Amino acid sequence: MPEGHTLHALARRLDAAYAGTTPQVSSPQGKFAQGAELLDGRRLLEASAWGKHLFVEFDGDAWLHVHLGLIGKFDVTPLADSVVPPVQGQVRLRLLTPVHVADLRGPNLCAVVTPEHVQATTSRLGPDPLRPDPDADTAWHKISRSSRSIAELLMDQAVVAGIGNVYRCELLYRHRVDPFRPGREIRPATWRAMWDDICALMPLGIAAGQIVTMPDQVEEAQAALAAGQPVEPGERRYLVYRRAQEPCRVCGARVHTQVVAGRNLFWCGRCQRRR
DNA sequence: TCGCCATGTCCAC
DNA sequence: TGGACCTGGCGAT
Repeated sequence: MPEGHTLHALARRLDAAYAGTTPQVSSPQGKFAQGAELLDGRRLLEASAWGKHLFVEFDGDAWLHVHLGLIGKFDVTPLADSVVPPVQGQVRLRLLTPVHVADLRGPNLCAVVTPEHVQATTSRLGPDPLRPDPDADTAWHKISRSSRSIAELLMDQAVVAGIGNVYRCELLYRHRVDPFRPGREIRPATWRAMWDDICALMPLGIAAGQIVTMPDQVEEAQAALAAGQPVEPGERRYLVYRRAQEPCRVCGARVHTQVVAGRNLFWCGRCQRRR
């Protein structure tokens, strides 16, 4: 269930489990047999994410590029007594060491690529709020010159990398922004507040293992993080996402839904009216 | 048991 | 802009 926070959490798990190891790489399903052969026997150096893209660097300038798409999963599991679990279902890629197994299923993309390809891919992506020192101005430059709606712009990975449909809906609601307002009509201060907010929310998503946007849950998660405590996932609740026809939590008006940029947008027609 | 939907993206028309 | 692709969960039947 991947927006950017999922990929960053995954990169961290892979990095912790595999960096510096030489995993056996296989493709039980067979669809990635050639790629697996290329990577098998190489040392894994580092796993990282940019937006919704996962990159795993192996020695010899070989990179694994994975995009989970809508339904992909990459499970990393510690092994008990080096007992290797049998392959279940369609496993595109398996990384195996004496202590960990990681199974990739249903990805949109799984390929062995060159450093140049990695560079080309990341250079097409907008700033990622979860990477160190993301450049908010690059995103603002695109938004402030665009006649496309802010709801479309937020889904464009070349504008901001890592935001998906849930963060889009929730972020717009948190700032009471009309989703249909053109980018060029968004006030700089509004964008700055949204950007700062998404930069604060996404790390909570990593820590909790799920998207956290409800004010009470945000507060709890931030307190836990500040205290160095683990963040409990808690009940999955959203402000507007997938709440069509339900009352707005603030004003009681019905939550609307409409397909925008190919995905179901949810918003409150009263709280997010154009101002 | 079936069909639909989903936190995504690409490509053909 | 609509369809294809990949898999799992859930409500309807």
